Amino acid sequence: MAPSDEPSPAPPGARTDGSLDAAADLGGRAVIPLPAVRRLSLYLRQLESFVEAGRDTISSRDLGQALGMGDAQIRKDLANFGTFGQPGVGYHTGQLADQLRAILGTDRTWDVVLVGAGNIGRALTAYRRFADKGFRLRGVFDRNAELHGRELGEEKLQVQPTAELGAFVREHGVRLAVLAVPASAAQAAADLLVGAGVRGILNFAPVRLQVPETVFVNDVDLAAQLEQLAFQVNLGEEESRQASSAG
Amino acid sequence: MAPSDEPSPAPPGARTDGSLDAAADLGGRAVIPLPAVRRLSLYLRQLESFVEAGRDTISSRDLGQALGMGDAQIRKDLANFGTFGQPGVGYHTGQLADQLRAILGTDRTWDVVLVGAGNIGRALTAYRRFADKGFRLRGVFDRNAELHGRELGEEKLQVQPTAELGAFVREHGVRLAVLAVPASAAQAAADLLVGAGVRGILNFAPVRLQVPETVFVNDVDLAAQLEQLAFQVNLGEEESRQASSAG
DNA sequence: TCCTGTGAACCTCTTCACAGCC
DNA sequence: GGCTGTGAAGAGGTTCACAGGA
Repeated sequence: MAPSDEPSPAPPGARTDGSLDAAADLGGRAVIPLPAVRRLSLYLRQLESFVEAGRDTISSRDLGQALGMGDAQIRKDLANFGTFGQPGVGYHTGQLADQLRAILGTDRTWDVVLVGAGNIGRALTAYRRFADKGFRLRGVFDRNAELHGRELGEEKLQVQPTAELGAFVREHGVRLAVLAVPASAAQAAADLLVGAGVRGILNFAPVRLQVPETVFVNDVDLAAQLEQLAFQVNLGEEESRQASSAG
Repeated sequence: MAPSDEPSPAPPGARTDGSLDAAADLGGRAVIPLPAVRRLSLYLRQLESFVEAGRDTISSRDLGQALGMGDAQIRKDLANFGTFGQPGVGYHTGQLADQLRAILGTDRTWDVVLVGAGNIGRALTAYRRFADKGFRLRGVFDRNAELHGRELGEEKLQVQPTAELGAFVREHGVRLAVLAVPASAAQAAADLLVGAGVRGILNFAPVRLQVPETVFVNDVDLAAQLEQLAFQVNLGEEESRQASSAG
């Protein structure tokens, strides 16, 4: 017995890296590939740009071309959620955009709290695209007393002490949080958030957060992203070195 | 022949989403799965933390446990690049960290330019982890004249006009860039960068950049990441609603 | 005994190709 | 003719399970 420190290596629905299976209930039970969900945001973005350009309908081929991907991919992805297109016509841009927003849940507004008012945190309070996409920053928290009371962002939110984080989240029923604190403080902050009912965390700290499997974490590691680029550039240059020397 | 607007749908080595094949020359020709490369950064991060904690060796199992993933995954990933471990012992933390840095190319310093000194750009000039990982910010550019001459970051870099971007990149042989400009200005900036010899772009603008296949782009779309979370939280709540009503 | 490296099985996601509809 | 939705084929990546080394 005592299975407490023997967590099953792959609990159902766990997200180790890129393999979360999100069970959906759209007209039955379905399992939606995570990559497909990620691309949904991409499709929505592009559709919005087409709507703005005054375009009324679009085929999966054209949409794919704009995004640098195949048309079958798009149709398959959409098929996970229903049928949206018209044979011979394509998709109605505005309508599909609406439907994607409904699927993603961004057809209504989500309250968000920000933990950490350092460089990145402050930048995010001024980030317009969050608001554009239906996310509303409702509270900013930091443990640094010097920042308390300082007003940030368009809504002039006052930075509050972390001690008040839990109560605030509970009171406002906040379910999404952005975590932009140093690595050493991240897990404690995450525990607070989760304890108060937060269900999704956008995590900028370079740590793997331990959370219950009902809570979702999206990691953003900018340094790692630069590392990826460095690797690829390196590789490309080695290749061309070889090509020119062994040519 | 004016093939300009007919890009082959899947040029070899293209990254439509998650399917870049990076050819490597490590003891022959090899193709390394992109997901494996992404995880390399993760391993390195964790190893550094173990090194700091004074740990000398580590098994793939323990490393996996710390990262919430399977041990076979780690061994397979590493096997793409060589053999690093000792049966019965595991991996030497510091040594493997060094080797991963060498693979990623971050065993030496990379010069980086930043384009766009808005909220995000300014936050990045103060982002310590870039420097920690071997990236050195050498120039900051913005088209907004009001910002020119303003000093940013620890190195007090003066914001320069975008007109000087190309010359600067060429002169210093810069190969990596961070692009943090509005969507409408992103492609033009990318063209400048690519024209001047940049080989990798960390792109914060919500646009699919058109670049030659010798140039690598990593997109960071924070709003999309929040959308993902919203979707998953939504789904989870629908499920529990059903569970409680149909229980 | 503990642990790595690796072929083989397995599985998920992508691409193909076409029936059916506008 | 153009385009969607989808079964089937095909890649690509992950997990298993074990031979072999420390």
